[in-house]
Amino acid sequence: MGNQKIRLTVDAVVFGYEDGIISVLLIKRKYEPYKGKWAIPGGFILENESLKKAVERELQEETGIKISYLEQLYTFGKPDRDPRGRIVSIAYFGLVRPNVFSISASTDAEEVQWFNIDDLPKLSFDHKEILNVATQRLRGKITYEPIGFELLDKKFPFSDLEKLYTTLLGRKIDRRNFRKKIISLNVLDELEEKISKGSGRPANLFKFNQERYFHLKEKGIIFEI
Amino acid sequence: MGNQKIRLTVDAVVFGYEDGIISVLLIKRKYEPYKGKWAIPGGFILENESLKKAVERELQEETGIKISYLEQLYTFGKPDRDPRGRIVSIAYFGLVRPNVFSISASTDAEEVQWFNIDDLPKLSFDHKEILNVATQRLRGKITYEPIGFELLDKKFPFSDLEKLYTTLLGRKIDRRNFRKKIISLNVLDELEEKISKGSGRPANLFKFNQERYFHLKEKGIIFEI
DNA sequence: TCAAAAGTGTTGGAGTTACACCCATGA
DNA sequence: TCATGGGTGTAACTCCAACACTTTTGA
Repeated sequence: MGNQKIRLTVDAVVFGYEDGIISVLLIKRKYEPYKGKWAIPGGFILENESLKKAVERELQEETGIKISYLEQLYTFGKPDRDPRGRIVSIAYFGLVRPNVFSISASTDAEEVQWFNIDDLPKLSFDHKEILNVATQRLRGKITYEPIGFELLDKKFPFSDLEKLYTTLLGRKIDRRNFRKKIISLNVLDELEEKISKGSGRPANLFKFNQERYFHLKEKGIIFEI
Repeated sequence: MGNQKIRLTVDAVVFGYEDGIISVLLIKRKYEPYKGKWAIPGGFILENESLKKAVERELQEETGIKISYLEQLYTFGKPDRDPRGRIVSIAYFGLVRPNVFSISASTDAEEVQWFNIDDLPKLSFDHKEILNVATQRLRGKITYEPIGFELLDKKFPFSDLEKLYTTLLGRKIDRRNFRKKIISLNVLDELEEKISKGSGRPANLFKFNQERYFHLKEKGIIFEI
């Protein structure tokens, strides 16, 4: 009892968003099994590090990315999910802002790349299933907590937030009603600055008010768009 | 790499409900560490069983209970959470109906007992924290999915459901409005039978319509009481 | 001056809350 | 007949959805 040969890994599904496209961060595996195939970044947990630390370290080693939000997703443990033996994986869910999209393969990965979630390559292990759970979570999250802070740039025009929701929900939303609802949450600060995107009327920039944003998140919120 | 000395356990927080009281199932530990102390049931995962199977087996071995609902809760992995070394635990969340309250300590437990969640003994390991997460989940669940099927008897008077919600929410709810809302969900079938609880007008019995209940659960629902 | 994106209010309807009295039974 | 819990309807209000034109800029 307790003399197991089970090993433990962490994996991280990291989402990024820019210009109406949601992307996932994948690596091309450097070693067997599934050498040369695409996979979610992750790896074995060291004996004295916490789970979250393990994820952060693996992400750093494999992709060089700096994450702005990380939460535990689900633990996958089917006995045959890994050809190397019994390996249980604790999957995490991460979000990054576009300005930290800069990535670079390193130690354990041959290549790192952002993939549009609607155009993914075949994945290793049971990573397709993990990604499905993560995608569901992402879509689910926006209906019960404000999201955006972790995915958008620090300063952004309102239309970026609107486009993010449109993309995640997969349908059009009414601009006026959406703005009213978001404004009423009282988590945005309107800045003096404007931004011009080539053509059209320049947009005011907003930023999230950290304090009120996290307060709202903690309190929990249910809002339908 | 991958030559770990990390071991894996499962733990289960099992809730029961009867007569306005929410209880948790605890065991008194038979062996060190924390011998003679109360703890959440659980134990080591065998090498060829799935996580869920492991939980079910441990619950059977330690408490003899038959569970009516079981879902994964969260994985706890702080390096120092167990004095025996690095042990990561995958916690599950379970619900049982009152008529299966019959429990019996066996192999690994010296004693099994239901505890009112408002009157708990000191717990072993980080089980207090696990229980907190589970309690939060329990309370959270009732606002975004119908619950009750897994906690109430197969046939029950409407007042039982009402009392369950009152208890979980920790506040009074309007009887008429509550009934209207639940009825409008269309998951209850009214039976011909009545039940008399000693004094007062006898109540009609209801049962959940399995099909519509699970359909609603899958679809996801947000309803405020 | 035209094209492109940003910004802005009002109204009708649906759904929710608030609220109090009668009913059926056992003692 | 009284005490106990069960069962029911309506009116006011709040919140949400639907809907289209004006403003500001760059080309």
